[in-house]
Amino acid sequence: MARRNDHRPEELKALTLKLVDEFLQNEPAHQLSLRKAAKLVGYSAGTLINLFGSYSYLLLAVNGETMDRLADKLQQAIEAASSPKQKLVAMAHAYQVFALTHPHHWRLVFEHRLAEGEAIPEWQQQRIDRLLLLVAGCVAPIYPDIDDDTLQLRVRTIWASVHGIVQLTLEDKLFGSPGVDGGKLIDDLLENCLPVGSQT
Amino acid sequence: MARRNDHRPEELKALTLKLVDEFLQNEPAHQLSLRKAAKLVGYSAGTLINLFGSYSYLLLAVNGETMDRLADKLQQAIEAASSPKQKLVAMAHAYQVFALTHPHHWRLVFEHRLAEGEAIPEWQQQRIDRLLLLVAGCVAPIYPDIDDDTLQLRVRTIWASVHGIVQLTLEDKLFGSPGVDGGKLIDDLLENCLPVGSQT
DNA sequence: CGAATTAATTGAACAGCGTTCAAAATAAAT
DNA sequence: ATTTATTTTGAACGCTGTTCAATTAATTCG
Repeated sequence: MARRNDHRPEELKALTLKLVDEFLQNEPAHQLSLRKAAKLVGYSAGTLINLFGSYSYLLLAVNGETMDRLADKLQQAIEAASSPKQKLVAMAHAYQVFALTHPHHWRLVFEHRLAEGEAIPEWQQQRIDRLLLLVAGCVAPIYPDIDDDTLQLRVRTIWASVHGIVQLTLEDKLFGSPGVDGGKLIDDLLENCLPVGSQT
Repeated sequence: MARRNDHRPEELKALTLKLVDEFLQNEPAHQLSLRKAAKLVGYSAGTLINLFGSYSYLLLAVNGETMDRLADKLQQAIEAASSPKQKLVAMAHAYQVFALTHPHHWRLVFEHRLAEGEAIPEWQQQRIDRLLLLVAGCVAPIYPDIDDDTLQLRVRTIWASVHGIVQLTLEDKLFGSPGVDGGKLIDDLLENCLPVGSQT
């Protein structure tokens, strides 16, 4: 059952994702290419296309791994904190730490777009939903009395705000003074945005 | 003084930017290329490189125009509103309308990055500062008593939050249900994030 | 005006890109 | 061992941004 380099298809897929992940730890995604990825794993470009469908889908798979690791980090942050508000703050900070620690991974998640014809796989949407569920789990106890629609709105408001802070901090494009501490922005947001400030 | 197509260098530059702008009204930036832009304007690829320095700098010039138009829109929104808080809300909504109306322009501004060696021209930083100044002008009267450092922090917190809402709304990547009304998110943010709620 | 000079423009060439596909190589089944 | 099925490759295609010598056009000067 052994193939050319002792790699069954699923192993080869996992190996590729692992090597690409390592690549992104050092270099931005736009410096990667299908051919470079192929060279990394020791196969030809066509093999990777057969495996993933296209270079675009390969990147999508990388993003899937990234989101899994991100969600794990967020979950850890949640579990380490005690009160709902502390959980939310910890989660936001973990989100930012992740973006700053893995900027190339993080940017790829938000900049990569599928072509017109390509459909979004269901597993990708499931990962997005998992993230929103984590946020909702923190936000809901803070607003025990609001209805579900308002809660969903509030969840998205809060998380999109955190996301914006993280992004603009990472790029420091929109900030004249470089090196702005995004942690302060997050604290400022969460301290003043949440009407319920009883639990610190 | 007339050149090949009656275009002096500055005219040709302006014409190129105009045609690229029109292109982005219909198609995303990643479908543009230096050669396509050259064909649009009726010159060769090399001419555009001589004009702008590189394709990357051409895109940067396009982003400059975009930010000028964006700042104009925001300024109009500010002037149309009366109270400081109304100005801020109007500005945020104008920001979102702009992003939804010119998604390809908007994305290009935030996704385009210069290569390692390329330096950010000063005029680009000036445009960024202009945007932040507009926000600061709205936010400052809302918090008349805070010191300048805290104000600068608050300005960035607010605007980064608005930016995040606009981005995630535009991508609707992070929102399970597509077509989420970003306007509601903005209102939710600004109504609950601003401690001073006297002026509606 | 005509010749010399300067500036603008081009088109071919280069290395790289994602993708396709017939051919070659390998593994599995008969 | 031979056939069948699968995996892998490498050349080819049309595209990309960029460089640069050759060409064309505009300006300057005699």
